[in-house]
Amino acid sequence: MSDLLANLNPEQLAAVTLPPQHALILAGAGSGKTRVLTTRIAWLISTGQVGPHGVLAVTFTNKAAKEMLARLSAMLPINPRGMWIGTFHGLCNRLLRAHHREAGLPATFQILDSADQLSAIKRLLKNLNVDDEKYPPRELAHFINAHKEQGIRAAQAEAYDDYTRRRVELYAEYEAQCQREGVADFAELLLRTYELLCRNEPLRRHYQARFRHILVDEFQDTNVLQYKWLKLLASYGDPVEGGCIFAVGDDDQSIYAFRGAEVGNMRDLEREFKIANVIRLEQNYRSHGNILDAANALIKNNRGRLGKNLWTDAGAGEPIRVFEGFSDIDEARFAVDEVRELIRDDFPPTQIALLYRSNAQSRVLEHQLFSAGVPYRVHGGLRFFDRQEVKHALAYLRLIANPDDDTAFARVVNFPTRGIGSRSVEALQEAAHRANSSLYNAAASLTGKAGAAVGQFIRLIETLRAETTALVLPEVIEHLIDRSGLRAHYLGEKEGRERLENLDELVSAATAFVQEEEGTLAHPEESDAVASFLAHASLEAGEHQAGEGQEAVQLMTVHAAKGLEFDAVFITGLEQGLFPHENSSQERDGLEEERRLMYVAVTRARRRLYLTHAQTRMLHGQTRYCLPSLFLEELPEELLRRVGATPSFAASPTPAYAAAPARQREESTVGGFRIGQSVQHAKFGLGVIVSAEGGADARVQINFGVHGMKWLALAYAKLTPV
DNA sequence: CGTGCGTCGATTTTT
DNA sequence: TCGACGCACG
Repeated sequence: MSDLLANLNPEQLAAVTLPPQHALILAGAGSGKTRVLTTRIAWLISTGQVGPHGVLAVTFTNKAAKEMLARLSAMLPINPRGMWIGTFHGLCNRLLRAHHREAGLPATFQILDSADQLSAIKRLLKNLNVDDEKYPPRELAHFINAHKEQGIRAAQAEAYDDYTRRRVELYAEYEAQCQREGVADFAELLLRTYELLCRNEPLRRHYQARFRHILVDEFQDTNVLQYKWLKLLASYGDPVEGGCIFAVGDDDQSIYAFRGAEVGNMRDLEREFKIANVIRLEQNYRSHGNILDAANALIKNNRGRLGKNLWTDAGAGEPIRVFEGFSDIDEARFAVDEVRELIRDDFPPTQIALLYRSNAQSRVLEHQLFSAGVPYRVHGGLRFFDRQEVKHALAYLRLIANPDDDTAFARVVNFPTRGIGSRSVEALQEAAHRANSSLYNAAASLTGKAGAAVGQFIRLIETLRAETTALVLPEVIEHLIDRSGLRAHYLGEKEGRERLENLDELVSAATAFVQEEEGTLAHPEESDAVASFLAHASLEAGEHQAGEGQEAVQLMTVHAAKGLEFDAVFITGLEQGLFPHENSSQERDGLEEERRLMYVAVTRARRRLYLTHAQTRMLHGQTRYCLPSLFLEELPEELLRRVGATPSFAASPTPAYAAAPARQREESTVGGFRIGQSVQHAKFGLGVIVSAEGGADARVQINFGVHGMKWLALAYAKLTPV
């Protein structure tokens, strides 16, 4: 046990060895957060304060849960499987499988991922003859999810206008449809579990008594419902004594408000659970001093922080390099030149990251990397279980397990094509709607040619079910792929080879899954291999790309970089309107969230940090003239070193401008102003003309940086050329 | 039923 | 500019 606590700094040690009480740990970037979390669990168990049985550890991603489990296995001699460690959704799934009857769900309920949910909503709107122009399915999905994430059912939803009243009705219809089909979307997993525990006192008491220690990772990312869920399990406001909450988080790294995260939960936790001393982990083991100084200086501009200052004993290190390019291409070229230099200097390519605010920015970078022959890997994009061929195969599996799963039915009823067109499907949907039954059950009532074709499909499914009852999961999937016609279909497709490989990969994934399950036979409630594999597929979307590019430079959004670290980091596109993004100015505390995002980006770097921006950028097919990001100005100049040439538009027409086609130059001169020119405005200050319209009421669009983008009429606006 | 063209729109994303 | 999606045609 002394090993366990060795090499912990005083704050880490204090956090790990806290007596049983509610705790909030403010863990800065690179401060050993995961180590504290796992060591805390190991310490609690090895000192006999709690058995593995009494531990509940919650994370947001499967990756984080796996990492925790792996570290615990290394620390403890016991099998950490006895503990409940997982994502909110994974743990809720586990609870709902175990108590599906009490929760009002079929034993084999399916989980709808976002795409499934969207198609379920589209189907619903069609059935109810709702105009999907007026009620866009995406918007409706967001409306429903946002309510569920606040813990609000359709029956409790408030509506003060007709439009919202209708959306609440549709929310109720959606709930009914899901119930009928025996499916649950992501938010439903949480809400259903929450309601189950609220309603069912014996069950609630059971779990409250069981989980003596509830540990939460990335607490700043919790939404309203997740916090309610935690409070319920910890017996907040209950007369009974509940377990202790040990929440670890960093308000400065809260970057998911757009998907419902409530940073305010941290303060609420502190207040409601009467946490007297919040422990701060401020010693950083990742970055050199200059990088941390820059991060600290930046984040100081945010208000209402819990407060924290990162420090290191690693020394100041190199200055932060700042580069200004003429154009996005110029910027990318610089970054790639530097990347090659770094690789020559023995930086491993995987330790070099190119970060950007939005995915569209990766194109220029990729182009330059490709031209230079530098291997790279782009994070994000399609994940394994999101691939259409995989979803098709799983839809067959779902239909066999649960014929009422209309989402799965609609997906494969005519894939591969078997003569069941949209007209037949519509007829079937209508019949099902009339009979208030599933598509599968309504199939028998269809007559004529359509009826015959659909009947044949039903028989195919019945046959598949009969043929696979005696098989183990991987064999079942293999069989389905062959006999459903999927394999034949992709064999005949020119782009089909990769898809076939993915189908084979799916069989392998099932094999691995079954083996894994066998090691953990402790869960009889998960003994249905098909159901648990399907849940696994929905809850864990899998890797973006399989093991590709071992020696590749890493490209990703700043969001995707959270939690990662690299020797060298490039933060690109540091321009007003891009980073901070212009849309953020419309959002409540939008700029502060952008600043936290920048803070996350900066703190990814260990040794070297580049901040780059461009004067012009191709955006939506148009050249945009950009001002440097406000965030660059917020960094102390003494930490920075400007590298490369820094030309200015104000001085003279820049090469980028001069290189623009003559037509564009002519068009862009309006009332003595031209695009790219810097101007001064009495109220908005310094700006750059981004575009212009001539004619009688000539006006120009000006990027005023912090003050945003404005269209100003030349007849009225007082603009001074700079 | 599949293909081709035109329109529209365009942060960030995990489960 | 690029892509995704919806509708018209063969």
